[in-house]
Amino acid sequence: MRPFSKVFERLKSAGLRPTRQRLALGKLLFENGDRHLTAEKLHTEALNEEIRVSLATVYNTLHQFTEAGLLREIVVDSSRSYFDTNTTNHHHFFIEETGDLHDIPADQVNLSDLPPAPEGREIKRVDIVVRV
Amino acid sequence: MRPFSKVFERLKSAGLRPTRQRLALGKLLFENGDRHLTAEKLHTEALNEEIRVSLATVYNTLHQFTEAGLLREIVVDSSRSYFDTNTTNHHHFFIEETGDLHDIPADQVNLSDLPPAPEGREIKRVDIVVRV
DNA sequence: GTGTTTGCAAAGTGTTTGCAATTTA
DNA sequence: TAAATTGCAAACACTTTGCAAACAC
Repeated sequence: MRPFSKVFERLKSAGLRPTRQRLALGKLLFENGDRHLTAEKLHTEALNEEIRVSLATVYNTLHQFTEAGLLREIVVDSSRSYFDTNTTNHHHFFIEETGDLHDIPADQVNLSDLPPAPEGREIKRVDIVVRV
Repeated sequence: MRPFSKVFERLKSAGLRPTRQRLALGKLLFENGDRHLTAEKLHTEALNEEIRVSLATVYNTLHQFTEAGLLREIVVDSSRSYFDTNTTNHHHFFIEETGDLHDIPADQVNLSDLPPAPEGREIKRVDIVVRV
């Protein structure tokens, strides 16, 4: 494994030790364009690439990456968690039949006139899910 | 139990037999304004009102009501299902800390310029969740 | 070496299911 | 009485956790 790959640097600057598992999962996640993955899917993908990693580590890693701001968790299905490698402001098409997600760039929707947040709260995020 | 309550009629016209459990759950759901409930919360509420009903029946009932169009399922939390007694087009504030939902009437937001659905699909629903 | 990370297996949580007993029409 | 519904307990799917062994620095 090249010691100074993009992913290596990315982990270091996020304060995460670039372990074998994190590097391998990071490469799958970040070197293949924008991706939307469940833990199970990422685990399967890793095993297919001969990367030995346990499902528990995949879960831990996804959460650590999310906390570090490298991933974003998307809620579209009440029985599964999706993680999105695109952490910028954007929205989603959710294809219910297949469980696939497609990005909708924030500048392709026009949302305005949102009422103010309930007393004493502030808006953390606005998620638009278009079910198709 | 009054034989011709609103709920009784509502169940009948939805093609659901007005059993003791469905009537009792229906009253809790529909005679207290707009509500957002999880199965667990509704079950607890029922037991507090001395309504003997099993959690399995609460789940079955929520799904039957949803299929019949009396409820709508809301996805905001990847570990719990919420059911909303307001089945008209509207959106939500989600208070992450407490797990509470508040309605945002559809006419209080302005959403336009949505890109077209992916090839061969049509938009079933647009959900806006404002996390606060 | 020391503290962090990993893998495993076990436990946890919310939800669904099979089936006998009960209820409704 | 026939068909639908219920309750229970077991099964399920996904996720988290405790802890000893392995690894990174």
